Amino acid sequence: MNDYPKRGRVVAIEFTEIGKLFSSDVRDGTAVSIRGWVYRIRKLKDKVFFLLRDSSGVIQCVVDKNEEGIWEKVEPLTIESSVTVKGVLKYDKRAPGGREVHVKDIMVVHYAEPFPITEDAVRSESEYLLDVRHLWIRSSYMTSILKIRHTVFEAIHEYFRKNGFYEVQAPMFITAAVEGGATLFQVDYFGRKGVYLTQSSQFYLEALIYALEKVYTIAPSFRAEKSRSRRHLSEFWHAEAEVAWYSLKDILRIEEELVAYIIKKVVDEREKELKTLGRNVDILIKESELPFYRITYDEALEILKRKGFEVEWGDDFGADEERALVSEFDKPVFVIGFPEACKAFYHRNDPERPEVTLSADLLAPEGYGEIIGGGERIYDKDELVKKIKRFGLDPKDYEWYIDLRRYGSVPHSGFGLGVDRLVMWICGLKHIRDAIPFPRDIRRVYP
RNA sequence: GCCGGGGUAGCUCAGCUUGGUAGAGCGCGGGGCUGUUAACCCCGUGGUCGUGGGUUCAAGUCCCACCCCCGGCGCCA
Repeated sequence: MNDYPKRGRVVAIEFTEIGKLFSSDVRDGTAVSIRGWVYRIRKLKDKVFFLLRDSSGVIQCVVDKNEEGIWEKVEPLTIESSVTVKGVLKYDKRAPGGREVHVKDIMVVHYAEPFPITEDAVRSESEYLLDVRHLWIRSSYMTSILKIRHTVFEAIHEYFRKNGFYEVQAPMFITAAVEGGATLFQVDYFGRKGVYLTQSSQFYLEALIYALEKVYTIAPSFRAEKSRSRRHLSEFWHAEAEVAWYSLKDILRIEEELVAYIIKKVVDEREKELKTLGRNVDILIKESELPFYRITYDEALEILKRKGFEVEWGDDFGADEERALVSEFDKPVFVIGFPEACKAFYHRNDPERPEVTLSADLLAPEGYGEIIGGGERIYDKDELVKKIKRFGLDPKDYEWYIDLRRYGSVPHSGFGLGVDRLVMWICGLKHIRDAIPFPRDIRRVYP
């Protein structure tokens, strides 16, 4: 059936990336070898047109019935069959993209079974695409997102490394909560109770600053929130940083520089992919100009009251409030100084105004929501223990974390960036599930 | 967890109000077509109508229970 050799070595032929066939120095009439997957086929009486896709692009291939030994192989081709093609590149206005390959030889590596994803499923943005996610990731839509995501991760590493941060790794198996017990995934750790998947690497980063001062990590975080929103995953990628000696003000500068750096790199290197996704690049550029806006929690309350919301001091913002607030700004906005009860216990209270914390959330524009949470951490042992108790938690669960405040404790600050949410915003996606190849949420752990 | 929507062919959906032998498009198979662009034209293929029970001469359609999925809220990054 297939004429790819089952035994022996793959013949060493140089293959050209399909994307490169569209560059200006590839002349009409050039002999080319390409390989990839059949993307579309149109069979006529005397000709077969098929679009061939590889990771770099798509080009039309043409087979004439007169081509002996080729026609018989091409006629039974199916969508997603894998082939290698030798042919001649021709400029032709009739071809998509203005160029095509006239096939002189073809080897079918695998005749694909009928591909289950149809145009109907694509256009309806069907749930089915999540069931066959292992196949749907081949689409130009998912491929564009994955390339942008790749560049986002690259930019994060670049920014931190250029700015003197050490990359570190924290464990995924942990024994204590960061936020609260209800959102932990319990695991069977050799039959031992009280072992969970991590919700955040923050506490470990706080330990590591005493060795390396400026640290960051990119790692998954796991949260068992029974959330049904378009902005939540139960397994998400978290870029976290922690810096010794830094104040809230210092860490906000890092946060906005990081976000702006990532967007600039994506705009510079992934314009084609952004356009495939229909993302307005000019808006993105405008949205990433520094500095970002900074408002206090109190100012945010004023804005909301002016817009007719019934909010009282001490309330956290709901989705409606957050949307209304963000709509006032054309760039990301930091909301600084949340009341103590709105934030986790480890946030340091403002010594000059103890009812608020030295914390800040970064809200993305266009309703993409909170992408960063961070601030100063409590570095005094007694202050920390008191606050743990005030929050109804047991200091015994946080022994090693409290221990950090016993040996040369210093002021420090840090933050956590939701990478998938950032990708969602940059790509302009409707759902966070599309920001990651294999999403995990309350309902889905397959494929 | 709460509120709303949904489950019918491999995929996308109509049919349900007003019960009477299950439909379309896409896909797939066959045929046609002198360059196709989500190709097009003709023919064919394809179903425990989410599960269980009830009403009825008769249930995809009406009633009850349950399961699963989607969206919004809450929660967060």
